[in-house]
Amino acid sequence: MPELPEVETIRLDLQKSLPGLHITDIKIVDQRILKTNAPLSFIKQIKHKTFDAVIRRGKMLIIPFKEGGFLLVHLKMTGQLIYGEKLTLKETKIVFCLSNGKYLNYNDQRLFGRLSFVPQLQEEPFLKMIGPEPFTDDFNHGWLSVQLKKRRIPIKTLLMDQHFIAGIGNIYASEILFDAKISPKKKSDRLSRSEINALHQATIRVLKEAIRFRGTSMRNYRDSNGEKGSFINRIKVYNKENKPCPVCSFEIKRIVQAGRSTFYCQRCQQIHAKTAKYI
DNA sequence: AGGTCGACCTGGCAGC
DNA sequence: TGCTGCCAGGTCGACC
Repeated sequence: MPELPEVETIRLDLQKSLPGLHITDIKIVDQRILKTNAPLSFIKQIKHKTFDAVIRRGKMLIIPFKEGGFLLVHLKMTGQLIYGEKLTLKETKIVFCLSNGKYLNYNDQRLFGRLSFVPQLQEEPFLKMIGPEPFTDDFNHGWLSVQLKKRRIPIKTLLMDQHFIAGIGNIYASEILFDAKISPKKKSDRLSRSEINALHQATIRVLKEAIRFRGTSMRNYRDSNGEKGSFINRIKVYNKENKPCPVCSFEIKRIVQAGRSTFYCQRCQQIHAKTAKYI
């Protein structure tokens, strides 16, 4: 569930706490969380190292060390990175003991998430393939027009493709398309100029608003303080099957695309809607 | 080559 | 009550 806004919320908080602290000890409760490193090697490589910053790329957190190398954290579905007092839960898989007496816990109910230490970032496959960040100049109307024309898959499926654009998952893909008044079923190469414009604006608007409200907590997402995000109260269509559309009161529909639930308003997001309303 | 789908996991919940 | 089986969704790799 953590998508760009949730990971960015965690990043902003950890950026205030972690830099300057060093790791005094590490406890690996479940080694399946380690992606490419053997447990002993992982511990040896990062013990006594000092956090330098907290960076985000798409849904991945990148934590460089002053002494060199990087801790990569991908929360996938149920991962949590909790900073604070010692609080070990059943879901706690890795514990970092810090030089100020506090702890950084990696929790993960479903064990989908992955941590790894890498000496450098250049060869990291995920970072090599990932598309542009939605808040950078690389993501602009011209680029979007060209890229959309290359693809024929439904726009909802494309929005979730990390090769295409970084950070959008199932929740925000539905919310962005609702905001842009575009049918999730519309093929990427069939979007009109005004729809591309609406999509560009909606992507930035929805993601920024979600960060402002500290993300969306459906089930498992928590920020680095263990708190839920409040954007759930501003969600318009996701997980709202059979509920009235907040704009037109028409029933919100759920369909499955590429094996994932999509939620949309059939009236506001008609395929042939000529005019998209943007604010 | 482009697109789709199952595997990886666990817990919550509906249905019987 | 308690069991079974489905569902949640990010990413990778297998398959069509």
